[in-house]
Amino acid sequence: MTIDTKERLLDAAEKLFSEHGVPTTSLRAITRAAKANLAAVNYHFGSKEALVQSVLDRRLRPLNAERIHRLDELETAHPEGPSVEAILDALLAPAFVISASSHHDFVALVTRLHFAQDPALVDLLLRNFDEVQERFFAALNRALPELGPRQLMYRFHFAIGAMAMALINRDVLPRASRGLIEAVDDDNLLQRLVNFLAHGFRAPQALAEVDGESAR
Amino acid sequence: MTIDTKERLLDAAEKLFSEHGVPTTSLRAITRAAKANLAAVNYHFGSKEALVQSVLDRRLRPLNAERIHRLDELETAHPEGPSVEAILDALLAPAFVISASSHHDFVALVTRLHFAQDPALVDLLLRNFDEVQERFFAALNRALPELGPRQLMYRFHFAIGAMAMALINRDVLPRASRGLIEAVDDDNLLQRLVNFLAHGFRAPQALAEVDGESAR
DNA sequence: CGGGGCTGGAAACAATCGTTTGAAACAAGT
DNA sequence: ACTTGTTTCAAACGATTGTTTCCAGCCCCG
Repeated sequence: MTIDTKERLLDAAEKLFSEHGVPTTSLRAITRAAKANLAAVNYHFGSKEALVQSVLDRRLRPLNAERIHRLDELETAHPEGPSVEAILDALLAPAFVISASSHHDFVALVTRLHFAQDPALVDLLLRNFDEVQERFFAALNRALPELGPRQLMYRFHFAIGAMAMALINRDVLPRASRGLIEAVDDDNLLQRLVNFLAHGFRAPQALAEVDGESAR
Repeated sequence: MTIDTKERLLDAAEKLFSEHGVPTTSLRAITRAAKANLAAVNYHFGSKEALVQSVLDRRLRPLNAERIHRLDELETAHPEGPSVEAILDALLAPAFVISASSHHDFVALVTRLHFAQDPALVDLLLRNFDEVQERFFAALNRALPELGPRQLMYRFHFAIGAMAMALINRDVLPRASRGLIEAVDDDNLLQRLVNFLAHGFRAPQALAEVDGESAR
């Protein structure tokens, strides 16, 4: 083993967390998989929760950096404001790239954490996502000024939910579609999703919605 | 306590499961909340997993029955085939009705289970959803024949994801929107979601998608 | 050569988990 | 009133959890 224990622990934890969930994977399973001692986790990270944070940080930081980088490039290339499709692609594509790489476990982990019950985990996730959300929300607001911030915020979260589902579709779709979709091509899936969401974002406001929007 | 122990256990379990997650809530916490003895769960249900199944069945059965009932009425009222909006409303509205009722906890529980890691739980959920999916998939396929079954299946799952996110928005949105959305009006939320999704479903296929669709 | 700081390892810590046991308490039927 | 079947109870089961302790090994610097 040329890599050191700390990284082996992170790799094993990432794998096991995403396969079986955070609360149900024991430190013993992690250290066994990492060929390390049981005490190694508490020695290197301090606690199990700190290990979870490290696992997330390691990949979430470059992922979100890539998202913002793509948006930056987009906005300098189109000073008048990029299209909805381009913005969504900048937001979603980096996640699909990671998903297609060997760390496809990790995306499932983060996706599930979006819906986790533990407030500490959700907060950790949201804190990591704050800057990304602000930037992309502003970009979408510029591309769709007729919607208003509240309507846009709702649709933004619908989109996050659809993305989350798409990212674990690889696991669920073959079973849920009863064989209609046997293998998922990531590039194709991303384009389908972006296309679907872009048309949702551009939907004109229904009557009942406008009421809710103007109220207050 | 006029209601019997079995129901008190179901109520307490539903509440605690959705607040803290299935694996992290102990039988001791459940029986304590239900003012029952620790052994009561294993006596009435046999095991913890059987308790989970009972908790889900109790509300999932009438929920899905209502969905199918609405679709039935819709299809007899519009023999030529109901609109995409109407179909989506029949699928989503019952979930929002339950969410608006006192059983909001339960919806959050099911939503999170959609993304659970435990294959047994996911399978239990999908088994409960099979008939609903088949009926609504067929209805949508009739309303959008130009899409083809594969494209429709993808979009169907995107929609499920967006619905899942919308259903737990009540918990997450105030925090995630940084105060922009302080309280969520369920009726309004449902209409926003249906409108968003309907336009997504009607999106024309992008070039890259058609390739993937025609291939094979 | 020899100590001091970092890393690894075996064992034990207290706490909690789901489940089981055996007897007490209750209800209802004959 | 006595028996039968169902429900509740306190207590304990073995297993597993996250964490801590203590010691052996290591490398590096003095």
